[in-house]
Amino acid sequence: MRPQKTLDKDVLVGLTEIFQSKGYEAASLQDLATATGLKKASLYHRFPGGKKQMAEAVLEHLAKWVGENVFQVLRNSEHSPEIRLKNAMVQIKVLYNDGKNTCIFRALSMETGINLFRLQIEKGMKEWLKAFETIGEELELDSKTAKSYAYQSMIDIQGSLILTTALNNPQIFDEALQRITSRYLR
Amino acid sequence: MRPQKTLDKDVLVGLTEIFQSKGYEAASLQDLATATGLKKASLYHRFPGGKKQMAEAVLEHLAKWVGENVFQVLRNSEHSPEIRLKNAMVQIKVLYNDGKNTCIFRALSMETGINLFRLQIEKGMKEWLKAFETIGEELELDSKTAKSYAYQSMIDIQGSLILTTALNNPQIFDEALQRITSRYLR
DNA sequence: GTCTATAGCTAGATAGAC
DNA sequence: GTCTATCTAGCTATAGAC
Repeated sequence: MRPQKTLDKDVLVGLTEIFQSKGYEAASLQDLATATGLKKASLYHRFPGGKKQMAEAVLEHLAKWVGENVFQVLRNSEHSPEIRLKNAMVQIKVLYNDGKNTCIFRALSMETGINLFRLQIEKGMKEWLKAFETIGEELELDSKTAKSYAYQSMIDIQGSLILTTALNNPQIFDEALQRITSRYLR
Repeated sequence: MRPQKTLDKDVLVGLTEIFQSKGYEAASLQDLATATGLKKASLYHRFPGGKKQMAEAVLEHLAKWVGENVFQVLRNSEHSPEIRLKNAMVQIKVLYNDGKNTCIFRALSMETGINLFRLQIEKGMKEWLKAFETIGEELELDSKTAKSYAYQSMIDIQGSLILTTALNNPQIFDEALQRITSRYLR
């Protein structure tokens, strides 16, 4: 059937890299082919829906990674909420490569992207908010505060990623993650 | 010499609209022509440096607007620092159209844009930080706190603009501006 | 200073050999 | 399943009439 399941993952990694760094419209099929090591026609064989389907696959792939490596960590009942929060922060650092990667929601939410992927982006963002809200409640915050902290956490992540890029200073991202943790644990 | 100085501003408004919403690479000359009401060749007459020069003009135009309508307001010695901060926040709401516009730094800081405009973006971001830092000091914050609040303010603005787009909810931007003000004035 | 027309190239996408 | 070759449409940019 499919001779190389391993390659499937490598292809997704290449696609992710391009869409994350360039956004949707600016990512050319040539860029995507080079990054994956496949020729354009081969990409179309795997993704008959073209560039749009490739971006959707990237969104799914990252949603799966975040589900397993962030949300799952936040829910892991073997540890206290404090430990779970800290562990999740480590994973978030990995996800964004210490602040050197941009968020896929940001990359795909310029004009054309937001029109194509509005539902996925909105759904994904709400899952992040819900995950932070839940850990907040488990840390004994009242529900209004838990909601507010969840929004502030996502704003800190997204905003610090922008500043990190603009000022070429990953320390900003690091400090933002620290601030999020401190807010919950003080 | 130049028969229509008024039009110059309209052209900049059109260019700004496109680069803000689509970013650099995804903004086509056709988009820019349509938005300005000029034909492509006419745009090249005004901007012999092509698309790059058009984006630079947008960055300068917005830097000028921000200088006059945000930074100047923050420095206006006729009012108390508290009033100046509140007035500046109103202007920031105007700049980002109540959260419905994206920031030009964000729009131009994806892959190709950041390579072309790194200096302008970094300079602009530092000016914003400096302006917030100064008003913080005038509000009697110690210099370390003033610096920290400046970063948090910019992170709140940038992050809340991302969430506002992703969730299609301008209230998030409004609340972020409110949070910035409250942090300084509590 | 603005336009029409067009050059030269790259875009996304497809056909068909292997 | 991957490739070379190719289609059409769109891209940035320029030439030259008015």
